[in-house]
Amino acid sequence: MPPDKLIMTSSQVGRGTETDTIRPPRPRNPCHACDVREMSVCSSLEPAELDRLSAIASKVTVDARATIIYEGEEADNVFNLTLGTVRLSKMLPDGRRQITGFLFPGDFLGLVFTETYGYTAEAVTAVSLCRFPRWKFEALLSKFPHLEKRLLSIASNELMAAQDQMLLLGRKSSQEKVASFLLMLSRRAARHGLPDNPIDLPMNRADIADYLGLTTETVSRALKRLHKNGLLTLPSPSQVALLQPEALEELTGDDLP
Amino acid sequence: MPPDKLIMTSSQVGRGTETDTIRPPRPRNPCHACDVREMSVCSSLEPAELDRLSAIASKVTVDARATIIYEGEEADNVFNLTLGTVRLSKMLPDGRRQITGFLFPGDFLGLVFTETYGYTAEAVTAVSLCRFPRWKFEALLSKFPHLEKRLLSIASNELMAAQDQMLLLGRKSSQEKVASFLLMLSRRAARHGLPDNPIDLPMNRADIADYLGLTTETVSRALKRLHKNGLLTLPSPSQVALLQPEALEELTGDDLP
DNA sequence: TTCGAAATTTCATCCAGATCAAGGACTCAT
DNA sequence: ATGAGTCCTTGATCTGGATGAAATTTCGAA
Repeated sequence: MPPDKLIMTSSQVGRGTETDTIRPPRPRNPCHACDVREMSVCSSLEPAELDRLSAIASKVTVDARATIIYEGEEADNVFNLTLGTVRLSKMLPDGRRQITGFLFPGDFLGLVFTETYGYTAEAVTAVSLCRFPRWKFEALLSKFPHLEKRLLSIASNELMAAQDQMLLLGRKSSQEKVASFLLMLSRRAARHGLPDNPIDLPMNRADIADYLGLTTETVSRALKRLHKNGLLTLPSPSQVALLQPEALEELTGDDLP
Repeated sequence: MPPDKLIMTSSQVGRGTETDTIRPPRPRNPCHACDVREMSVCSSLEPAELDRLSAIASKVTVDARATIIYEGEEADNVFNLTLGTVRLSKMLPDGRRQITGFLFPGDFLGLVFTETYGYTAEAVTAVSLCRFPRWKFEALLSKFPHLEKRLLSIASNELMAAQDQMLLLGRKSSQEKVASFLLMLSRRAARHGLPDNPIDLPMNRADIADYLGLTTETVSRALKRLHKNGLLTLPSPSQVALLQPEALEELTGDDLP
């Protein structure tokens, strides 16, 4: 079924032949130096547990636009995203597509309790992931209660985000959808310690449209209108400067937080 | 904020003064006789664990149209629905509403890892629930790995359902939405061993509309059209007989399962 | 630097579903 | 039974966002 199967470059984690010479804070395995560890599922682990997890991980890199997992394919692996942006999507047989989420570094991907994946995951930019064979991961899950609780908390938060997105898709105007989207990206960047004002849009207009239940034309028009009203500028098509974030909040239709 | 706070009739479970006289299959506590146990979170528990859970449960009944939990309210309890239908919803300040899900007997309600509930839950019909104080429930969660794994699996399945709903809200036509909704109800009823063909609609048209991102008028017109095309009949406004379920499948826009 | 394909924006038109406005049909309390 | 209120349906009209088509802009590769 997969038209051109993903080719991943992969190497075992925790077995690198490192050439650094400084002694003192020598990490036992690369996970200790991982910059997204604190915001990922790994933050719940003790050092010893982290070593066990590291032992079953492979580092994987994926080119922009390649597919990471296919909807309906056997769910053999789970992943932790360490670099880049991933989009999750579902398609109808006639080609209509809904993007159900964007993943950023630190996000967890692929956990299901069914035989097969329920959505497709594709690399929006070049991407790095830690890959874990599902059965090994689930074995560790049973041994590390912290890990299981953390995943439950992650799943619960994703469920809340999904409910927000249903409200957006079912009841917001195109203007409100785009305003909500921009603020979501800005807040997320801030939470990750990244520049949150001239915000970066790693995905193209078609992706944004399919995430918001709109067309590219409507996304473009909504951005133009926000620009005309002095709320933002577009230094480039993939960069948005928010001139009046507070005014943008008003336009999301949401309660102010 | 809550205009008229819910009044629940409540009584401790597991302390009833039962008057039955037959000896042999005497259940130690009412949970053993619960008819939704097998499809609820409780199915993951050993008899001894079930007793522990039962000890912290209160049986609660709620009138139709009463509110069970308020969005933004402190999340002090979790619930297991044993009877009736519940709707979960989110509102925008101007009153637009999105129903994010309907719950049926066996469904779990209220699990969050935030201070407050993220949605409102209201009784569509008269409802019975098992209520658990959240802190006590979370304490048991840490002790019973089965329970935690079961909740993770439930959360993961809910997430998949949420993604299906995003596809519906963002990309399906009104016809496809209504067809999908009817089949969802029918399948659910079948899974619960209930009559799945003349299906029962416990919720009104406004609820259906707010679940599908439509208006009541559009729901009504979509039903009329399906009726005109010989796919269903409406013996009463709250009953739908599916005359050609297979043809209805075709109209959902989905892959055939 | 220039070229060419792809992405984005812009413009004109259309239509599915919303809105506005009555009618009917249940339902339940009297 | 009866009537009043609610819920549901039907009809007429409007409109936000889709569709179709084409200009621009962007950006990587030669």
